[in-house]
Amino acid sequence: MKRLLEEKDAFHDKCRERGLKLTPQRLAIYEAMRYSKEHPSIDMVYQKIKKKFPRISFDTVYRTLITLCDIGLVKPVEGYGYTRRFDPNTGQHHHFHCVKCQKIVDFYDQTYDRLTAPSKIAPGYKILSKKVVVEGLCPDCS
Amino acid sequence: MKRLLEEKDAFHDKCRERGLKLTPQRLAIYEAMRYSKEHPSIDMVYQKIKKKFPRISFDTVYRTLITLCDIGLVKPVEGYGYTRRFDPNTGQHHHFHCVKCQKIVDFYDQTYDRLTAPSKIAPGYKILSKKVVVEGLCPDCS
DNA sequence: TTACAAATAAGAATTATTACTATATAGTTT
DNA sequence: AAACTATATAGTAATAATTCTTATTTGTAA
Ligand SMILES: [Mn+2]
Ligand SMILES: [Mn+2]
Ligand SMILES: [Zn+2]
Ligand SMILES: [Zn+2]
Repeated sequence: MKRLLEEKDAFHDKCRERGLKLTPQRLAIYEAMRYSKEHPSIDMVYQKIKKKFPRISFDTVYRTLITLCDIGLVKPVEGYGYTRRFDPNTGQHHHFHCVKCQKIVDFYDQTYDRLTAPSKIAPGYKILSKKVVVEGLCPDCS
Repeated sequence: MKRLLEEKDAFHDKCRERGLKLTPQRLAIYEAMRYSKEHPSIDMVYQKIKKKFPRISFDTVYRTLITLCDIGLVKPVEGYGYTRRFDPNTGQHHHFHCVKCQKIVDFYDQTYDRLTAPSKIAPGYKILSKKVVVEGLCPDCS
């Protein structure tokens, strides 16, 4: 109980600090995310919130999740949300992705090639690929 | 000239080997990909091909790119083509992605945390994030 | 309490992906 | 060379994901 109140206050403060209004929708979306372990999509959050706020709009969930990213309370899962791309280079290499112009640039790095399976992945998981995702700005965009 | 002929033959052989017909559309799509460095999306390939084959359908490009992946001549760029997901865990960690049920599982690995910037990325690139994404099958799916 | 900038709901528009089906054709058989 | 047939294609529709528009409501500061 006490924790929930403190948390609400912390969220309140964070919003004030950024000049954002503390709306019931925002609080509900933040709380739906807060202890979530499932890395939900926009629609997953929308479906969940709708149970308590039947009139909430998808767009509000959409905008609010982006707002929460902007203020650093949640993060977009890296490597998701981009359209499918194809590569004729089937050899071992890695990619740099420019988050502004969406350019994908090949690079070669032996350290990355040699990465071993993560030690903390529990048995039972079958690993098919292992990839370093490097995101940032290309020279044209920075 | 000689190279182009050999290449066409190599593609021809690969198709025969897999029982696939060598259609002009397939060849055009393969050739559009072959020396491409831009990691094109389906639509980028479609727009390019349309200049030579004004009547080609988007669906043909779509299916053919998947076919080329199946026979190993191109690869989908890993980590693209999934819907956007969000994460309340803003600390340093990594993700396992189940390619079957789309579950995303956190894991922690100091070796991965310590990865340095790729040495082969030219100066001028501004790196914003660097993260290892492991894909495979979770215990429920394997 | 009032004023007003910011946020919301509702729905439309846009873009991305996948599915369907009648027709055409590559590769084979005659 | 002509006929056959399984596969591939064009054209289009359906579905899913993302982003935008607008009228209305609401949180906050004065
Ligand atoms: Mn590449
Ligand atoms: Mn996570
Ligand atoms: Zn760029
Ligand atoms: Zn799974």
